[in-house]
Amino acid sequence: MKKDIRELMKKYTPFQRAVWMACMAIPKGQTRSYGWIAKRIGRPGAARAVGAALGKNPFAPLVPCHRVIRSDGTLGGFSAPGGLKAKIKLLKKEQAIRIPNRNSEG
DNA sequence: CGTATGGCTCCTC
DNA sequence: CGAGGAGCCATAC
Repeated sequence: MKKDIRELMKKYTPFQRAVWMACMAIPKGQTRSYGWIAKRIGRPGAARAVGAALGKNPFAPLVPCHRVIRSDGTLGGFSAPGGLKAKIKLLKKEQAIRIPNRNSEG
């Protein structure tokens, strides 16, 4: 139930809300780039802010922050418990996408 | 409250 | 291909 999310969001900044909203707006089986969200929320220059917000994302399972990747199509980074491995595995397990892992081992 | 620093990045030269 | 800067937000002191 998304209503709970909003209850939590209320404790955070409107910017994060926009970021998470955009993340949740990501269609399953697909991926978006930080710039994509940044642009979507109206900040086509706050790509980092988007990542920072996702990093603080308290809605780990609620917000598919793992579906967010670089604009190149690479993963980039992941501060969540598990690191890139978690992000990679998640995507591979959820959609088995192809990821040119340039950070993690083969 | 104000100042200073860092970040799951993106773009340009 | 490699290196540097930009613009935005959140956090700490």
